[in-house]
Amino acid sequence: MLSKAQRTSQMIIEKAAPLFNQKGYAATSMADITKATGLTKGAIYGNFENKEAIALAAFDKSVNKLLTRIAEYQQQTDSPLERLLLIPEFYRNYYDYSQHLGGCPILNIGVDANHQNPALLSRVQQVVHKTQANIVKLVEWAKARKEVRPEANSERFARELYTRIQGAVFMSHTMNNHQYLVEAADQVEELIYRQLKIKY
Amino acid sequence: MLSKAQRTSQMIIEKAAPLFNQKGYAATSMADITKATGLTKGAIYGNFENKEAIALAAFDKSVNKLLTRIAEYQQQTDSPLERLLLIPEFYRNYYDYSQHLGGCPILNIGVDANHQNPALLSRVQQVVHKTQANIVKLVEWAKARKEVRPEANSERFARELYTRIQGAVFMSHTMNNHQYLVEAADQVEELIYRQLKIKY
DNA sequence: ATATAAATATACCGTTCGGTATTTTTCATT
DNA sequence: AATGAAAAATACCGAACGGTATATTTATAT
Repeated sequence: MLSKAQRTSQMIIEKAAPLFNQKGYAATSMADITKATGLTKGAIYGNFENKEAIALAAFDKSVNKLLTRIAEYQQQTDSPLERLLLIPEFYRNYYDYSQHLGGCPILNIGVDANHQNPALLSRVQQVVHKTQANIVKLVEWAKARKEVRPEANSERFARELYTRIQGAVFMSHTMNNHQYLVEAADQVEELIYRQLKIKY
Repeated sequence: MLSKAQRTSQMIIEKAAPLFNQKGYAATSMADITKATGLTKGAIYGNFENKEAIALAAFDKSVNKLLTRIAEYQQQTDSPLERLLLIPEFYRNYYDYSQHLGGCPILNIGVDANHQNPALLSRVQQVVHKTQANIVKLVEWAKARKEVRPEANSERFARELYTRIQGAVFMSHTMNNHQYLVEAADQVEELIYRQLKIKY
């Protein structure tokens, strides 16, 4: 069982994460966090060293939620090619899903932390690298199972897939229109067929 | 000729724009702007009503620079199809070009202003709409000149082009790697051929 | 040269910032 | 119920925040 302090820390992270994600690091004040948690500054500084430690933990939490959700979603099939196809399928509804995170943490923190917070930016970069590496693994696994053409460039494919999805995430949130994500999901699905699949 | 005050206002905008673009609205302080301009707060508040007015003028200035540059770049040809092809060509070097703006204003201000500054966000949305409308115009013009298939969906094409480029802008800046933009330029070029061009 | 207005600098306002030392409350163990 | 430790609340710090009133300098027109 979690100690009281551990539970409080988790609660602080849970409430602070969407704040940092929506407003950015500088625009999120400790007063915002006390308001959101119902705690006082003393309680918060008893659980975290400083503001940045909360922001880092909050980002990790948001990303962990997101990646766990995608991983669970992919469990519905054992075929690596079908798992690849589930990625655009997941992001088709990402505009609604990401609302409770306060938007996409990769996009928002990635832009906010750039030139401002090297520690946070590094976390974002690690997540991107890890995600792209997972896509590469799926492609290579699919090659081994003869579901994907052996000459396909998996690294380049992973970059293209991720770039196109993040572009749609940015556009749909900035333009307040989920259509960008819906269309991108269709296009990425087609990309998988056109660039990877053996028979099309 | 510009009055002294007009020249000073322009100088303030010029110096403040990359600050707001890089750091975001909240993280950019008036002290930052006095430091960058060499002026005092009195001088700055003599030329602008408040901080937000500077941010709005700065965004307009950055976008105007960018759009002017692209428009000039497109003057090298009279063919609408070739002008479309010059868009990915322009963004191929955008990672380097956008450095002097403090990064891409559409991406940075779009994310920063979302849920924070409605006036700024609205400006971003207007620029995106206007840019997409220009792409639509080019496609329709190309159709009239029989350079592009008449059944092509110009609106959808404009969204896809813009989304893919902005995705690459985000990725290259976040990952500190211009490769994302280079590859996206190739892919968008191919997209134009595949989706629009009459003979491929 | 002088008067006038425009432009900039200085000094300061109240408020909010992140952070901390201290006191009070809560809770588990006996 | 008493006790001791853990957790949270209170009260406060100096610094920085956006913004302003006023003084001073600079430029322009007569």
